[in-house]
Amino acid sequence: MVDETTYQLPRYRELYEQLRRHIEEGIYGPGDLLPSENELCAVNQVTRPTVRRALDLLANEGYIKKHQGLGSVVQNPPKGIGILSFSGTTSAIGKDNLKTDAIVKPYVMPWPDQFIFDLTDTERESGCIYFERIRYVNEIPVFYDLSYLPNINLPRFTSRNLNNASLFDILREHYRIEIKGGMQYIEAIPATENCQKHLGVDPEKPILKLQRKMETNRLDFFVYSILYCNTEEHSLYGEF
Amino acid sequence: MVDETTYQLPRYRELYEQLRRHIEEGIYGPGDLLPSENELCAVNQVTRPTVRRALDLLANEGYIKKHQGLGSVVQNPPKGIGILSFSGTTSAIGKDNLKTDAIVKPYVMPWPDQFIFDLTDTERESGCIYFERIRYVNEIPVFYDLSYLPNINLPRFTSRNLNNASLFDILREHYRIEIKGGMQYIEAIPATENCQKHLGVDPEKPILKLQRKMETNRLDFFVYSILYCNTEEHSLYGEF
DNA sequence: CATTACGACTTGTCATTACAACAAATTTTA
DNA sequence: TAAAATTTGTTGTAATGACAAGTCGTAATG
Repeated sequence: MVDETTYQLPRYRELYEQLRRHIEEGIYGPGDLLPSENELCAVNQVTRPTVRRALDLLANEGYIKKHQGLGSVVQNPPKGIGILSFSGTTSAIGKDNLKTDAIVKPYVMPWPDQFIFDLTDTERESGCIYFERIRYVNEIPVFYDLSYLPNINLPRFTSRNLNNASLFDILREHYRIEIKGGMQYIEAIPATENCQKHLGVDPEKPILKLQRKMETNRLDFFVYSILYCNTEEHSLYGEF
Repeated sequence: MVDETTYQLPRYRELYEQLRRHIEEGIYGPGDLLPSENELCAVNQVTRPTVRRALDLLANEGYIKKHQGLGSVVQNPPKGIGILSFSGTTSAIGKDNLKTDAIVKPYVMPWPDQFIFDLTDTERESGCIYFERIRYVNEIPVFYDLSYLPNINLPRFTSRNLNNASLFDILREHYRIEIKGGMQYIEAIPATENCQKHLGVDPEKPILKLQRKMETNRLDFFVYSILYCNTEEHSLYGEF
């Protein structure tokens, strides 16, 4: 069986990707007005609802602000790491500055006791694939990431190389699993022993802890992760 | 001039509020399917685009999950405080459990040096209205909130009573200012002196710091706030 | 009995049209 | 000259119609 990664993206998604690229490449700079919705319709041969869906995506991620009667204004790129939006950590920082190190390779184990999220019987019975990664921003360890996947229909996953590869990309390309969204709990905690070791911080150093449950296009297939962030140099940002 | 607070909510917003009430009142319980989009169209005398906008709002706030081919499934209410979504802190917890204490009453002062957000010349020149509040959840102080409003066109604001009143409600009812969205930076820090005093925590206790810039329906009018959260008992949650 | 195929129903995408609400520039008016 | 009204262009809301894609139960099939 071939990978067959030629998904047909919806048109509003294509337009979104195109506009996002244009903004990131500086073709539209901060403060600029995007072409009006009607212009975008004419240029791209689509109708306004399609254009508006694309613009809504851009607005939700903070690339633009829409103003009735005025237009869509391109925003300044934010200073922090946009890990709170649906796109993965990788795209939030830019691949150049991000290195990933799989310090614990994926292996199958039972789910932890007192797992914060509720598990279905199917998930509980099949156990989980577990691995740990550290993510470096500009050579400095910022994220310490524990991942939990249900051990269902993921052939050869435990032998894959996760270094410098986005987990989301692997799931999409090899297993046709797309992350659609999710929810997360956020709290501030003192650095645990592992945090001290892997993030190189002192005990009692405040650490941001994110516990996430992500949905996929497979019904009843969720990806879980616990993220410890050292926010001293890089704060996180999000839209709301 | 009279207050004239009779806004005409758009129909998708009305439908959203209605469905949200139904979910919160338990008319639709976790795991239940909402009526199909076509049914909602027929019952409420609107068309599918309108219904879908309402459902999208519910989905973005985690009340439902939509599944193609299946329907809209009502979700379990999350355990944390949903402060990361666009609805204000008040509605995120439920007014019964939330008490607000204005420990520093609003007064006019110049903007702080090194304010984290960029200010326009107009904002900078007119100074800011500043006040501090503590928010209690179940009688325990959880939020320590510093607010900054530009001192533009807000008559009598400094003499208003902010105790047990939502800032957003006051802005909407008396000044016709609606919060439309915003962005925030999140980091974990050791408890500052004021945090220790007002949140009743030890030094070096990890505290969640949120710095927020909120947009309104007034072009170029923003509301700023710095929120310190003790997440030991109540972690924050959000959708993404 | 197990498997497959089909149909009914659901949400997802997209084109089309119309009008309302708002911002900014222009023109008119005082 | 300055203020008010108008015009133009923009995004916001909404109705309508059509088809694609996914889920699930049921009937046909082997």
